[in-house]
Amino acid sequence: MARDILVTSALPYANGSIHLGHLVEYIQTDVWARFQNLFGNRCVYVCADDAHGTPIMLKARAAGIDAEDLIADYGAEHQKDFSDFLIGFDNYYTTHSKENRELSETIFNRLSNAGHITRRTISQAFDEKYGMFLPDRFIQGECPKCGAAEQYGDACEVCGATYQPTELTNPVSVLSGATPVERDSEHYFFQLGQFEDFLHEWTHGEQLQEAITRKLDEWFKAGLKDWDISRDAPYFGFKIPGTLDKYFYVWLDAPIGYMAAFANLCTRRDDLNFDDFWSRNSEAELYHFIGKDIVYFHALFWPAMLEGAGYRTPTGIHAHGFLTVNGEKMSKSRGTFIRARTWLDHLPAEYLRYYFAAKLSGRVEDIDLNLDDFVARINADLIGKYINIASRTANFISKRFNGRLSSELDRPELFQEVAAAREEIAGRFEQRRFAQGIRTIMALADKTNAYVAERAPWQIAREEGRETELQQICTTALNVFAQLTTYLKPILPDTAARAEAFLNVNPLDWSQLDRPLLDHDINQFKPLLKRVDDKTVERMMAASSEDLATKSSEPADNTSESDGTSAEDNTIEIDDFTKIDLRVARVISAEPVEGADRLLKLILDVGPLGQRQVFAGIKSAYDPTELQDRLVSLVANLAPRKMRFGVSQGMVLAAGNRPYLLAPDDGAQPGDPIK
RNA sequence: GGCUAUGUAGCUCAGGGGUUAGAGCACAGCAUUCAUAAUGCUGGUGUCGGUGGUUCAAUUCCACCCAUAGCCA
Repeated sequence: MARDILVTSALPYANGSIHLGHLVEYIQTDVWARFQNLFGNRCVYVCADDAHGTPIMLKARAAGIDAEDLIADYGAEHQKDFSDFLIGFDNYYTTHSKENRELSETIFNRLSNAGHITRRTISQAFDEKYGMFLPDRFIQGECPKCGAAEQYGDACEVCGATYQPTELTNPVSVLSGATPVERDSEHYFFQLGQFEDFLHEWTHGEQLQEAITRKLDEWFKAGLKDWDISRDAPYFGFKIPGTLDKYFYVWLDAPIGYMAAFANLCTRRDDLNFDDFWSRNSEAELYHFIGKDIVYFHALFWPAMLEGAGYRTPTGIHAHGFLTVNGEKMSKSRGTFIRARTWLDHLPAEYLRYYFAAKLSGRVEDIDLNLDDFVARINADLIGKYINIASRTANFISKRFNGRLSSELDRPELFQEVAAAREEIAGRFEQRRFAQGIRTIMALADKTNAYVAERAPWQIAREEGRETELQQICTTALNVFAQLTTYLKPILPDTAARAEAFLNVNPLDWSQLDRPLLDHDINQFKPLLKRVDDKTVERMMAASSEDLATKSSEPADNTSESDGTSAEDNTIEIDDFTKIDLRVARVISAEPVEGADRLLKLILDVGPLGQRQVFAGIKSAYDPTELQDRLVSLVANLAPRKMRFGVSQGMVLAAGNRPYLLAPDDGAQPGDPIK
């Protein structure tokens, strides 16, 4: 009995490019969906751009364009990247759609009518210059626990403390630099606690990986709190019905985007019916593939929303870990932040698909893209083992038998053994243990190469009267090649298509794994895949670094409210540091600047670099006369900056808010480099 | 800080209270020359993150610690 299955991947945020971290998820969802279809089930795969929220609104505003245009541009870019990575969505939509608006309103109204929504006035940080409430990430200040500077409004990256933005010391708006004020506003809340019994049972069922269930127990222990689902204007999103200036929080309509993408697909596909998949009594299966960071949205809020609104709940939530590159978190400064497009400019999509599949275990753990391992693995597994089976036997069939396979196999046991592995491989693919499945497939490829070596067709080819034997050996090997191609087809769909053309067969699927190709004409073999070399990978990495160097001038923040990946840290390499030419300088003269409250005009002696005029914002802390002859630290290669009072040719270093000048110890000479 | 996960050969990973802890790659030797220098055979490699505990027996179970990652609505 064929199963009806709907799968989704988390929606990428429409304010940044797709990178390899995103692809861990899309690739594994796609491989799983393709496997299901090959196996004989009906699996539909939908996704969409997550197009709402403050970051998108502000990014559009900064670019001077409409949010609609911004999300259209990113939507097009995302679709191109996914398509080139062979991600076979049945529909790729957007949350900024008619269907999503209608479904969001329906769900909200049903929840509201059932008494699951409440209203409450809360006090929040407000930017008076910008005229808007500030999300936590748009407020910076000093950590109330450890005092670290420039921390965001939700948590301290230095000491790890979490707090409310109102607790920050000296908070400022990232948008305007103004000090936020507190302002009251009425918000809408989804009363999650009303679903406690339902959720407790749901999260302890088979829907979730055990580690996820254990993680969620924490939330139950702490008690389920109400979830704030509204945001005040200005906001890019859907207006809440019956209000003038309240919008659904982006995380409310994002998962509903799964439904909307499917609803939209149903308008174009006669064989699909929305209610068959989403009504409470649906017999179809529904799976969401997500990153481990967004588990609670999908395993708490989402099932509760569906339950409360009278829809079915997911059959399973498939959570995965993050991607590291060469053992480290993806990092822009290390050049390991690789965009999907950069990869495609240098390397085949299928190689990344294979490598990720070869490492995915179905558990919630991070996977590492080790580039040396990547090169070894692609060349050894795909070219050395798999493709080699066809490559080493096809020519005999073409040259000696005019492309015709024999009517019998030389070793039917081998063919049977490979066919018999299909249950094991299917079982592992079903459980998303792609790494284990691939191990099994490659073990079969090893066995087949050993078989070819044992029978040594190249020797038999030299002996007269053994033609049939030769033909049967090569036919056996090529039949196993066809079977292995079927097994790898969810991962390597393009290669499989080329192999099918070579084998001169209709699209392979799971059902014919035990039916050998006999008395059949095949085409001339041509290399199906190319070896990778280190230099290509190095070029790709170099391009990643350059890519970022040219992009870094624009705000690269796509760690949005619902971005399913983590990428950036702020570590720099020694090279980054040495770009800064730090020098010891001696103050020749210092004087106040007329018309400037905070500036002093310094004339500095920088030894061999001559004299520099620098305007420094230190008037509040230093009397000009006491600065004379002092040694200070200077950023000597800072681009000169024209100010109202003259040109500033560098920057002196100072610490803290007071501020305190950084001074070299006695003995340092003007012009000495600081290292 | 709390919680959840991860830590096994040079690399990437599997395994799991009980013979001598495994695979692929890498490395070495031999064979082979059909094949994209691909393939086959043989071989060495490990304080199973650390410290304690339970046990006849711990890499496996427990506690604590360290490192890494995520989450804290």
